[in-house]
Amino acid sequence: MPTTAETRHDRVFAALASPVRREVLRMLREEGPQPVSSLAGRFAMARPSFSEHLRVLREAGLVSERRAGRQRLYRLEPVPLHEVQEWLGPFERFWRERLAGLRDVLDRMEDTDERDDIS
Amino acid sequence: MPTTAETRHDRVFAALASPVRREVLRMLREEGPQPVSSLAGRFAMARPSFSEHLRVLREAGLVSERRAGRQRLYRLEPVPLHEVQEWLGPFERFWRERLAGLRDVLDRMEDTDERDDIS
DNA sequence: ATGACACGTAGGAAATCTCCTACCTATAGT
DNA sequence: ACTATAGGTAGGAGATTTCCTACGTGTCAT
Repeated sequence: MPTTAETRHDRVFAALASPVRREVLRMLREEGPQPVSSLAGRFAMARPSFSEHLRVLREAGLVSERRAGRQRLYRLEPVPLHEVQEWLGPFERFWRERLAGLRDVLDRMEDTDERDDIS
Repeated sequence: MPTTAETRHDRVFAALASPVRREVLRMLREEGPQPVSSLAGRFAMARPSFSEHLRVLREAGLVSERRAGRQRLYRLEPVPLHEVQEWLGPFERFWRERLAGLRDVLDRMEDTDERDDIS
């Protein structure tokens, strides 16, 4: 059973659907590769639970692990998030139109308010 | 209990972690607002199961529903996907560097290959 | 009013997720 | 070799997800 793009998207989006895992990604982005203990420190959770979150991120390809002595350095991997952005691409034109439309409506409402204020 | 941005991201990403629901979003983007039967036709699934998927999309704010006679027109809503793109923003610079780095490595490998071919 | 249609809710089974405690493995320092 | 440290796996409880069948609600047509 090959890993289809569909399945990879499933895994990536599911991995992103947890504040803990999103925070891990943010830390790796802002502070660079880190060992598990450094990442885990921020979360009030037993270690094995945190290990499980790392496993989900690993299996989604969002992070990779490099062994260094008895530590394991986790590093952010760019490809899956880039694929998310590409998935988002076709929706961008759509929401530009809709949000522009909304902005027009709000602009007209402001105009009306101003006229109300003046009159 | 207010709905934090964190919680909204949870719901949106969880909603996107299903091929059925992503396909619904694609249909609404490409074919515009549609009644449930039109959307459900493509899926080999009992109606109530499909209704459940629509509920998940609704509660994530990804779609909205408008009643029209005995049909309900579902429409794609732009805001949550736009928020996903904004969430992705800070990662973009990061992966540009990493992917550029990878491209450099590949370029150097190709150069080496060429030299090998020539020599 | 009555039947048909569009769509939803109720409730339940099986799978999956997220947390836990207990235990295992590998490396580093003495 | 022995102990401590870093981080994982095993297994289980409770909540959630995803599907189902059965049934309810509102709207249209006759």
